[in-house]
Amino acid sequence: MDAAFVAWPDPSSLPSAVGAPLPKSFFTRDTCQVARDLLGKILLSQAGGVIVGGRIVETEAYLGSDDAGSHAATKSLTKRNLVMFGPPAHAYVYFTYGNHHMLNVVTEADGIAGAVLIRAIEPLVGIDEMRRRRVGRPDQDLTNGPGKLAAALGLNLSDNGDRLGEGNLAVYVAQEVASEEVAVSGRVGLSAGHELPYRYFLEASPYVSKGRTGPPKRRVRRIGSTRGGRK
DNA sequence: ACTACGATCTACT
DNA sequence: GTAGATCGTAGTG
Repeated sequence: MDAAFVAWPDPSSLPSAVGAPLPKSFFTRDTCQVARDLLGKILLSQAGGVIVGGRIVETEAYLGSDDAGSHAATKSLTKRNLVMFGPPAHAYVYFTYGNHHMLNVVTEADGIAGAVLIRAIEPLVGIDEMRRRRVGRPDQDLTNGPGKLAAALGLNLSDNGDRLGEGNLAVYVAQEVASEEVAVSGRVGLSAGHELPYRYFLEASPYVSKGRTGPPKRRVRRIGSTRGGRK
């Protein structure tokens, strides 16, 4: 629909590098295009009552049924991937590996699955608060990975499904990045679909994650595990 | 009800 | 280089 995008937080309280909030139409596009164009934009969180965030330097596109690496690959709606099929400009937050939250932004028109995983940002706003949430880490390690990023922004499952600009999260226009600065590679950590060139990052940024692309190491099976065995 | 395993990260070797 | 953490989800029975 055409309702005006709701700005959050009050732009006058932000650094001058931060422009207007991205309109919903920005996200109602091809997922790879959105992933590319999110580079350089400003992501902010007010989770926990403090505004923190920074400049997006690394993203990954996750598509629908054609993408084996996507939560929406099965095409069936489940409780988890429901948000990916919903309206654009919403946050898709999920939990994995027993430890980490992941932040995605939903793309494509309502009913079409798509999301962009935000993998890394360059810290700009509320750095002290992010240091508090990531005790003992050098600034370079505050947000250079999706799990670290979600921790530094104070995100959890309660942020899942929130419309950008209405919950704890918002994304803002900033200085455009030149195409020469952008590199593309396979996605990180996938057992399927890792060969697709859906990872976008600013090659020169020291805040990009150290994640390797390509197939993950063969995961050792839990043979003979007593997990759930004896009582 | 039960179980395998994951869009990761850290700490050790 | 790799094992372990630790819990939500999905697939199966």
